[in-house]
Amino acid sequence: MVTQTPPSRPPLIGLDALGQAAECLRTLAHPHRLRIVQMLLGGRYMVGELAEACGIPSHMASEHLRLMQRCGFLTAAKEGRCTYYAIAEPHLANIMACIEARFGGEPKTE
Amino acid sequence: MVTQTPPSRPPLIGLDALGQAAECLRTLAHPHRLRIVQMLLGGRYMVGELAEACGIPSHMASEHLRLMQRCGFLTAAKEGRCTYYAIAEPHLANIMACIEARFGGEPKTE
DNA sequence: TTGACATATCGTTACCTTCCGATATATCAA
DNA sequence: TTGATATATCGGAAGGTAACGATATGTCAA
Repeated sequence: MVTQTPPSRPPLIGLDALGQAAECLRTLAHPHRLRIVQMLLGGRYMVGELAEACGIPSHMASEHLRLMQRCGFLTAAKEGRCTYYAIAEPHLANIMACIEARFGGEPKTE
Repeated sequence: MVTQTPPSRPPLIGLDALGQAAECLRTLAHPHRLRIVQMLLGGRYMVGELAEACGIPSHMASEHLRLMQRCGFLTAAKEGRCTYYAIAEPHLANIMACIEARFGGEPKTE
């Protein structure tokens, strides 16, 4: 009934940039990786701490961390025999805020 | 050197809610589906229009739309032999704003 | 009715991701 | 040195997803 065609048509992002965005979203789209990002937004942690918080063996946490490091999400700093990871992509805070707004409201009643 | 443990530890989302979030992110993590969401944020469109904008056959657009409808992202309204889709999840606008802030700045120079 | 059109669904194939055990590397302590 | 610890990497098995052609359903016009 309503013919749309808004006054100032917002320039859509090119499909190639959307492909990059999709790749980043796929990297983020895993419960353990979301938990890791959520923790790292509060400070830096080493692999074992993140693994324990997710309830997974540390070699799997290491793989998740490597994936996110490749995407430019995280940085790694080796200290002794530990490796500390930290957030490298500031936009992650915004996206996690969106996710928390949508899924973090009620812990049980959904 | 710095012991973190911030003063008011922000309550982390449960792993089950993060699983739901991951599922939604995976649904969104596809270039054609991102394009569809981006278009629908500017108004409602029928399957054929969305398919043409993505450069895909309409039966594939239909499948993408079904996936996003299942997630609660979209609603469908049948009118005659056309089906109009529209945004149902308001948080999509926020997430797309994050994506446009990160990937939509420069169309070519990345 | 027939035929064209718009969407939706089905079945298959190819690929990608996840998970796991095993193993490798590097560091520290004794 | 030896042994324990902390990460990282490799190879394979299992499951999931995307793309495609073929087909089905429903609507409109003549």
